[in-house]
Amino acid sequence: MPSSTVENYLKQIYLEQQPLGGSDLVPMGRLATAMAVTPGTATTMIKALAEANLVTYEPRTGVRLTKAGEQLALHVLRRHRLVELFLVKVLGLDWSEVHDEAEHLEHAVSDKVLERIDAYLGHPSVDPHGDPIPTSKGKVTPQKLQSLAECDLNQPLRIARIADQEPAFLQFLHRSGLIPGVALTIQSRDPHADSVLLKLANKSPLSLGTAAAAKILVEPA
Amino acid sequence: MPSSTVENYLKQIYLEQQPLGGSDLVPMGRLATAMAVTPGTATTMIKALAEANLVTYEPRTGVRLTKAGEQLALHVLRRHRLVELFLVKVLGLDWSEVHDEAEHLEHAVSDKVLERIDAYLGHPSVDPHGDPIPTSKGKVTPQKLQSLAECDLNQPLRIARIADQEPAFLQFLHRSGLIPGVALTIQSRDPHADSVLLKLANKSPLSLGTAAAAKILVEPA
DNA sequence: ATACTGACTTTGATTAGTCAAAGTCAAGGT
DNA sequence: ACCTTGACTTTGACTAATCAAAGTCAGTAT
Repeated sequence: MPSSTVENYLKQIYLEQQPLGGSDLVPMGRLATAMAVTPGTATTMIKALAEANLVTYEPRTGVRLTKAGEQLALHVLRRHRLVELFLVKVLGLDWSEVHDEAEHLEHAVSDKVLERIDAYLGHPSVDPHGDPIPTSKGKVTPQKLQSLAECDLNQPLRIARIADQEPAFLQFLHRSGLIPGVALTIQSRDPHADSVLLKLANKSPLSLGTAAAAKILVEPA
Repeated sequence: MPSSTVENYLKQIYLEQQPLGGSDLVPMGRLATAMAVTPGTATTMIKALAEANLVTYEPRTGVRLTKAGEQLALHVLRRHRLVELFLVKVLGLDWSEVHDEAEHLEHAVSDKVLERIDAYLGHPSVDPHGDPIPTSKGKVTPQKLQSLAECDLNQPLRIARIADQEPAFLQFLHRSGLIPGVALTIQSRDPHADSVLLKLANKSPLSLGTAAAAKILVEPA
């Protein structure tokens, strides 16, 4: 069995690999920062993972998951996201605090318990943040979502996913009513002011910076 | 925060200390066996725990929890037993398999999640095996139970607790209907044959060896 | 071309937890 | 009293994961 450290590295490589457009190399510096370790530590670890055929490693260039590494990463992600949803739906924890809890529990939950949780929740497809939950076979249905920073104006939209786990940011979104499932339209976008003006039903217009808007993913309503 | 290894040592010392009648010294050999480590490993660990004032250590004699060590042990035990009950009651896992699951989860559950579980279960006082659940303040209400190997004949009794976690043994008990809450009487006891003859309502008499009978704790019905 | 810079790798050391094997102690038998 | 035995402790070594600091490389700027 892989240690929880190994699981965390694989998960992180997967997460870093996604926004880079699929199967690109993740630079070591980026990984080291994400894992909050010194670059040397990441190098050592990655060499070990390469030895175990979980990643391919090109020195001074970066790292990429192998098929085996990706399957393991997706399994960890499945545990993480099912646990998050379980904590919210069953134990009533707050949206904003479950990420850190799940960070620990994802390494302690057995397959047996995980499948019970999955069944109890009715085989859900997304977690409380809208992140897709991989299947037990390691498949993720690709979402084709746009962020509020890039999609068209005046179209009926629905929030599908929040691409950030910061408790403070999530709490702000909750206070503002910007949670997955909510309908809205973009009234205007001002590149100079670096801001987006939103309109939610029964609410006064709300202005968001581009950086924040980019973390809110939507689909046509 | 104590590592899960430290938590396991403290929990084990507590469990070994109980049958020895309260606050006796636990011999190092016994502890090493229970922890499945070599004697030298246990010695090293215990010296570190003594340094941290979690145990008092008398070389070549044994080890005993301090107040601080006992509080920590009870906190771990609370997590373990609440998790066990949660797995049985909510996720429908089998009585016999939850011990090993809880062994991992007890180190990953935060106080916040634990108290939610406690509330969800209605602040229970015993786990699925009848083991008492310490309060969040680290108090255990002492049970005054007798085992089937020692209590009176022909008295109406009720099973209160099973003092063993072996899955195979627990599965046998389940098949035989010997689970906490069940009423029975002892028909006879034969010291030479090393056996006890039980009578459950609506069942034919059942014979048990003394070693097994000693693990079944009962109270007057 | 040469040197600078920033990103990455190597090296040496540290901590937690462990084992194997050698050493030590205390208790009991002769 | 002495020796044996079994229980415990000490020692030396190992693995996983980490950091600090020194070393190296590749690309950019002069």
